[in-house]
Amino acid sequence: MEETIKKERMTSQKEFVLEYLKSVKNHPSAEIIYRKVKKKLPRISQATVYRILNGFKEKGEIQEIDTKEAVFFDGDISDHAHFICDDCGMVFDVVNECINCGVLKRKKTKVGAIKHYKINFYGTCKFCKKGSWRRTKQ
Amino acid sequence: MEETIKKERMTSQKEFVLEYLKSVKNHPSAEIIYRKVKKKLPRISQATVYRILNGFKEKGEIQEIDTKEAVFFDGDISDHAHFICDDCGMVFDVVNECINCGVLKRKKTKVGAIKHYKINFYGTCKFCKKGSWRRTKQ
DNA sequence: ATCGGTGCAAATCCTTTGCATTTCC
DNA sequence: GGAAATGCAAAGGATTTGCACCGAT
Repeated sequence: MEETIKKERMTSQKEFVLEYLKSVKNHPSAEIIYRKVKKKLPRISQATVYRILNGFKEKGEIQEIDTKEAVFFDGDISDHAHFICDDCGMVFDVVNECINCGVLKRKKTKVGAIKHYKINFYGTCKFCKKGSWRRTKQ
Repeated sequence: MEETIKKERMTSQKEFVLEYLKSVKNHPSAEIIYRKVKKKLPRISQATVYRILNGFKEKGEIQEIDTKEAVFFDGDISDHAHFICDDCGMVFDVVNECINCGVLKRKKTKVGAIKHYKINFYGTCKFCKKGSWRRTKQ
């Protein structure tokens, strides 16, 4: 019934994926991460990238941003919110002004204690508004 | 270049889907909605349910809750947050105490104006904590 | 040498799409 | 009657999984 103890190993694949995620300021998808890391490690497979991302996510070293359009990853786990553009789908970091809300300071709700949370704002980003780089979908 | 004007029609399928979603207090998945509505309309197909849900979502009459585990729907579009249990995956409504945050009152960020937003809290729900109905996954 | 991690390909799962048919206005 | 919506089945896309091999400790 109990899980067997397993010591994790470090590999160049994990190293590069984490290094890449921690270095970029944007929010790449698994596909993008795969392509980037593949340049350094040509033999890496998508399955490995997915496995690595899930591993780091479970350990809380990276976070996932679930959009209906796509799933993105963020190597920045500091306290911040995201603004997701309804038009181009781009994800932007936003200062989390809600840190001082009662719930978030208390870290608890009637249903249970808050271990982590996600705050996503939606709307048209300033770039799409200007029509400057509309990646238009329809 | 311009979209042609099309007048939407009401159908029993749409009626039942919306009626169901507005009546339940929980957050069913497309699959659950399909099964429920199928009891009243045995010939309805999943594709129709998906089309209807997407339609209502685009019109803002219902909202979607994106979890990594699954996608859920919520017929309640009033201002509230969600607590998603890391253990059982269940989604609970939570009073949105963040309404008074600067950003949410201003409805704008440096990146763009906020049209809508989603606040999800994660943790172990009180039921799983008690071990009362753990739907345990692993 | 061991057993965790990887690569590959196949399998899964969820959602969307094409098209003929039905049905609402 | 004609456009819109539906049902069905097939397609699609993203992620996971099984398994033999590789390689970190």
